[in-house]
Amino acid sequence: MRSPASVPGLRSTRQRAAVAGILDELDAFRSAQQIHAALVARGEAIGLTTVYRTLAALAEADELDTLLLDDGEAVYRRCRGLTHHHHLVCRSCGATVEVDGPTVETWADRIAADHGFDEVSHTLEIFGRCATCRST
Amino acid sequence: MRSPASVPGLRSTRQRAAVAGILDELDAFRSAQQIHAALVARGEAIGLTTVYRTLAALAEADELDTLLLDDGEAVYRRCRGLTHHHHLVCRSCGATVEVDGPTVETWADRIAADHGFDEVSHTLEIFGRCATCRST
DNA sequence: CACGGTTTTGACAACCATGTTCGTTAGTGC
DNA sequence: GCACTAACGAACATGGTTGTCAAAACCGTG
Ligand SMILES: [Zn+2]
Ligand SMILES: [Zn+2]
Ligand SMILES: [Zn+2]
Ligand SMILES: [Zn+2]
Repeated sequence: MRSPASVPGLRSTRQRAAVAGILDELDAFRSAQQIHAALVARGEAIGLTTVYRTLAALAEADELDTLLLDDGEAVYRRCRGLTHHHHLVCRSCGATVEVDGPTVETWADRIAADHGFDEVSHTLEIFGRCATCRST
Repeated sequence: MRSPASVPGLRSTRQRAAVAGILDELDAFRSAQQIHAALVARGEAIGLTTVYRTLAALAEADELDTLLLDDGEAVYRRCRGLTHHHHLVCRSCGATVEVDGPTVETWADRIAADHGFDEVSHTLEIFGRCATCRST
């Protein structure tokens, strides 16, 4: 469990602590709406707008990993790994495993260089159905 | 240049021919709105809804590759390669190179299997700035 | 504590890509 | 041609996300 996110330039408020707190308890990628609903269900008084803003700020500060689902919905997760990595995500429950693919990194950069591209980045995510969801 | 897409079960209309036609001329990924605007500018009478429907149908029939941008917008391209492949895409002009990464494919499947996941799929795209855009 | 300036909040409305409706248009097979 | 039916498209609905802005909370400072 990582210490609560304290992004420089941002005050520490009850709402931001609540969002950071629930993110630390979650292992799966969750959408802003899901996080908001979970907080409200827990009795927290917090607006949806604030959740969106807080998530955006945390993602901006690299405290969160963001994933864009096929339907265009953004989901967030506080990853344990601090360096660049990728994800193996369960399509039905969102459970996530952080994975490393060292060879992919160099491969992608070389492909890009070979074709005269610079300022290279890449996205790589693996989706599937986890063992738990399969046996249900 | 591939022959015009004739998906079984779909009638051949002027509008679908127009969409298929412009896709054959384009090398870059383009959004539904961009394609619609281009057709209108060219003098074609076609509704935005029809463009959306046609693109969805073509993508469904694997005639098109779909890419989801960071901002949630979907872009389409008729790829020459018929088998599974990935893309090196210019962020500013959309110019695209189709790339193969055989080792990535097996790596992704093995990672998933190692963690007990099945029904595995993956997304992998490389983004950068092409030589043309850099020298501008 | 009272005060003033700044940040944060949140109800609400605006956005924007996409989906749906439904009356009209136009392929297709005969 | 004709009838049948898929396809069109303008208008409308949707849903996630972002912008607005007045009110509330925060933070020194006197
Ligand atoms: Zn699962
Ligand atoms: Zn990587
Ligand atoms: Zn370019
Ligand atoms: Zn692949």
